[in-house]
Amino acid sequence: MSKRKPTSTNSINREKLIDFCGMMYAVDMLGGRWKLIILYKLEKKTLRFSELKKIIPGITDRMLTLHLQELERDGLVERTVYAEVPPRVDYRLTASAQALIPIWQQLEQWGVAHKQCREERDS
Amino acid sequence: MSKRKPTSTNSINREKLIDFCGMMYAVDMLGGRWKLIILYKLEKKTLRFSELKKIIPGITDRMLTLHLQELERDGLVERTVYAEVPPRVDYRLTASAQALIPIWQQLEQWGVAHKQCREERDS
DNA sequence: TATGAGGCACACAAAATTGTAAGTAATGAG
DNA sequence: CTCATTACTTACAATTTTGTGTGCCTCATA
Repeated sequence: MSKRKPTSTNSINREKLIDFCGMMYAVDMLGGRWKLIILYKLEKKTLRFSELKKIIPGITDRMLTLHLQELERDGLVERTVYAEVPPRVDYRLTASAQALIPIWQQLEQWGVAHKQCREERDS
Repeated sequence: MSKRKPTSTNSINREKLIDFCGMMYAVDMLGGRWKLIILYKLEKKTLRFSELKKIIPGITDRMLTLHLQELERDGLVERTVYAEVPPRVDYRLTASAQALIPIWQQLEQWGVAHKQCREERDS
């Protein structure tokens, strides 16, 4: 995630593809198993680390940390640290990320609908 | 991709999450580096294997094959084989996949816009 | 003095994804 | 008979992503 060997063919290809079209770029920013969920959860309100952890079943501290760091680096979430003890840190969507709201809403809807189709077909 | 150990924590978590919300399901179907691009390229017309390969820079035979197989299995593309020699096979979007068109269009737009912001900021 | 909370960091391990190189089948052209 | 074509498949290797477990800090509370 944060450690890609920059000399690998993998990375080189990725660079090329990111230039190639906006969607590749978007996929690169939002790809991974947790990012969209994290953003989605932040849609309605600012949340603390521990709150995110609670409402995203299955995510570990490490994954949450890593993804939040990348999201911050990529300008999708804003991190605020309060000088308290025990520490308090919260996360909110940036304007860039807010522009994605309709996208993940549609995706969520599609997911629900398509999942049902599938289940009916498979039964 | 096609080989996940079904007993791994990873898989177990994934199963749970897929039930958890439609978006997780969607991410699982569309995740990976190439799927959205493939679908995107099929948006306007049916394409053959070799045509896809030509217009998706950097993709290898293997990746294209694997992803197309999964997309087919997941009901997103339809595969047609013509009994010719040399073989001809083409791929088209299913109705399910067509429902995603607006989503990837927006994603592409967002990508282009956000990429520009970034480049300006980084310069 | 011991404990706990909150938000991580770090080392290590496992698993998933992606890439590379080679080969297959059928057939028509030369 | 040899070669080119097309859509793959297979074995293997590299890279990336994800998970596990432990530890740190700082102060209020028991």
